[in-house]
Amino acid sequence: MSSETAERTAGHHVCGHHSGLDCQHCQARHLSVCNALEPEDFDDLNRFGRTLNYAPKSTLFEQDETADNVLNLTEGAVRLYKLLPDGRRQVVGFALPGDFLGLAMSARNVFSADALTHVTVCQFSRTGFSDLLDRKPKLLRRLHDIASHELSLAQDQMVILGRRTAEEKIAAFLIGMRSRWAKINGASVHVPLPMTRQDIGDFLGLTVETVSRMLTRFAREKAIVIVPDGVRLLDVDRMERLAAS
Amino acid sequence: MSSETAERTAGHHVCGHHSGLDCQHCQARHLSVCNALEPEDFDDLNRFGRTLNYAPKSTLFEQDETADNVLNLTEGAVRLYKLLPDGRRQVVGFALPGDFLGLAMSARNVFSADALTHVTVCQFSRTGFSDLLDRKPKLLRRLHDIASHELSLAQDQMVILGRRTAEEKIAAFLIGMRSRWAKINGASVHVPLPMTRQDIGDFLGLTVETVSRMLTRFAREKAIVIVPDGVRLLDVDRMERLAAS
DNA sequence: CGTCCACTTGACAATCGTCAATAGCAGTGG
DNA sequence: CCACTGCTATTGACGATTGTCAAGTGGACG
Repeated sequence: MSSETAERTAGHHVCGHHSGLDCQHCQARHLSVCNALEPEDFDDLNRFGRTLNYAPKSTLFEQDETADNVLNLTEGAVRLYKLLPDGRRQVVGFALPGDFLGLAMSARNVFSADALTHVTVCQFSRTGFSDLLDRKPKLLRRLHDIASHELSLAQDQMVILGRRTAEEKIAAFLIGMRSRWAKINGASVHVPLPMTRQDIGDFLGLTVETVSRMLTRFAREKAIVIVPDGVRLLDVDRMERLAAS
Repeated sequence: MSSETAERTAGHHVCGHHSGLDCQHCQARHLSVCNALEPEDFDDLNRFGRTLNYAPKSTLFEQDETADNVLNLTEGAVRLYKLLPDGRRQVVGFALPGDFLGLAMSARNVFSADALTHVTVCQFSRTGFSDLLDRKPKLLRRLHDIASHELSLAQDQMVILGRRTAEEKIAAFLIGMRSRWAKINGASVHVPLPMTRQDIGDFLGLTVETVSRMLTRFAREKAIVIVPDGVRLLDVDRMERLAAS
């Protein structure tokens, strides 16, 4: 592991980095865009990207800032959110290892992102990456498939936000997080929740209080157990029925 | 105009078609994916796609059906929606001329689509189109940019669904439709609304009644005028303030 | 002219939000 | 070591926005 580990908790920038990557040994490779590349192409990426570390609560980038870089998350969890002028907040997603940040490829960030845990990313200049896409159609194709899939997930989230009750929203959220962690760590009834109740509420269009109430209700009814930094699913069937698309 | 106009209102299939397109004279070309192609590439498309017409209320395709085709809308308006097992419905979008249907490129449709007005589309086989993408990186790049933009819009819709009041939702919807029509017909205070109040409600996570009440309230307060098949915006400023970011 | 829908409007209900108090927990520094 | 601070989570009482139910209007079309 050749990346430095020094970090800053304040500010919103670099927290230890070195030039160059080590894609061959990347834990998150099979989950990432990079998977589209041939071994020989990795040299390109290795030279042109860099590894960065972020401390919990630090900012990766902010909405409306000029978007100089795109990122690929290799470790940790990130909260992606939009703010309304009056301070209301909508979390549009949580990024986990393997997730690509910067799909919009727009000149300015369309949302803010900050670290929920310690986070490691591969960073590439946006314009450089865009050029790379034009040279490597396979990479572009992979990125497009990822974007299409994200779009589909966003539409699922619309259903959750627009047409589901608080109870169903929480169930759908837990089932969703479970299946995302399954791709990373393998299936388990233990669902890590690195985000706060407030974050969950802002993701589901609920208040903290409602999130808390629903979770304690599920716990009281023995559908889940609340554990430090997550939940354990006892009645997966019930949760899946509530979440049922 | 060489496409036939015979239509069926029932069923969910073809309603008059002929093989081959006429991309050069397509009204919606500058709005569409196809814009990425060189003149000589159009021959490919012309041979390989076909024009279809659909009557109002007819079905273009249904959720979970095998997705044999992708479509590019050239005329009319289409409602895209997902159904929950118990009949609740979430409209995930309204397609207008220039819009591409089938971004997900998945084997099965992720939502249903039906015509709100008379509709004309260019149809391509999904696998054929997918192959074409691999042969024409420029087309792929354009499609990716469209998908990325759609993703960004979907995230905006999440904010509307999760964190806005009924009043703000309606305002945001009207302003949004206005700017979409502007790209097609040029800017105007007249906003055509080919969908029902129920559709608007299912798009915004509201009931018909709430939609109706908000629209009549805006009308009573002289912010809009309700006209057949749409509204006319009187107080654009107020609407934009309510819809703000 | 009558039927069918979409739309509107009103009365009432309920889910979920607001406000407030308290508990729990981690980190900090005397 | 422990009090102090600040943040997150929980819980309760109350309120309001929005949904539900019901009735009625009006326009389109056969």
